[in-house]
Amino acid sequence: MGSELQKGDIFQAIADPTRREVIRLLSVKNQSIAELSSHFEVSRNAVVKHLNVLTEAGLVRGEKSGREKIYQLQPEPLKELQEWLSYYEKFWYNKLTKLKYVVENDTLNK
Amino acid sequence: MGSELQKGDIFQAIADPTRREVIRLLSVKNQSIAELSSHFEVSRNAVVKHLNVLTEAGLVRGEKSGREKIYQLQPEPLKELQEWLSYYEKFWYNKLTKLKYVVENDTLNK
DNA sequence: ATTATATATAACCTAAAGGTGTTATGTCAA
DNA sequence: TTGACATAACACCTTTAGGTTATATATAAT
Repeated sequence: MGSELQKGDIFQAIADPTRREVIRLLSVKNQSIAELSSHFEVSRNAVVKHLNVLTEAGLVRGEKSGREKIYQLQPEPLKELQEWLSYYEKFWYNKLTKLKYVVENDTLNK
Repeated sequence: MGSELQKGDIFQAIADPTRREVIRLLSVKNQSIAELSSHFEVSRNAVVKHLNVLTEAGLVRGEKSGREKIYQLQPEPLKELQEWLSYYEKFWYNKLTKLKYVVENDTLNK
């Protein structure tokens, strides 16, 4: 049993390949549910569920327009991901940089 | 039923908060399974399972040393994440940059 | 008014994720 | 060589993620 179920977590949201594809599609152009669904093999309802997950993570926003609901990308939450990543960049920059980091911070243990 | 079950996927690997904490701990210093486990509430077996997932994603590497198994961070796969992210950076850089991008690429549709 | 279209809502199914406990097996220390 | 320690290997459990189908509601078009 997971201690804390984190709804709306960005890491969770982008974990699914279908959701990443939704994000990509919306980065190209705003689309209705129907139009989005046309790009996938899975059912429209499945796509809607993914859209709900993305909405809870703040990554997309749907706006009703007549009988359609148009979704648009909301990229801000990705900043959190970038911040998380930035901490690790120093490790792979290149071997020299890494060595420098290790020496400076005495991270070579045991 | 997901069409392609992607084992070893990096996005999947970092989706779990416990695994992210393992990554962080290993970024500070290499540790045995026992030492790693001491930082979590969950059982040692649970931690081992997370380590297996991380190993399959190429994010950590465990080396036997006597009766212990010492794990170390293997940050290279995070590059894939950064590449994925870099595509979206243009969207949030700042509103002016975003506007510039939209104008240049005619991404304002409908 | 009637029909077609787009989305919403709900019930349900299955596999996998994350967790547990128990029992080997290998290694170090007395 | 015996006991303690670290990990490995299993078997098992429960919840949730991702998917389905069916039915209802709202809007658009004829």
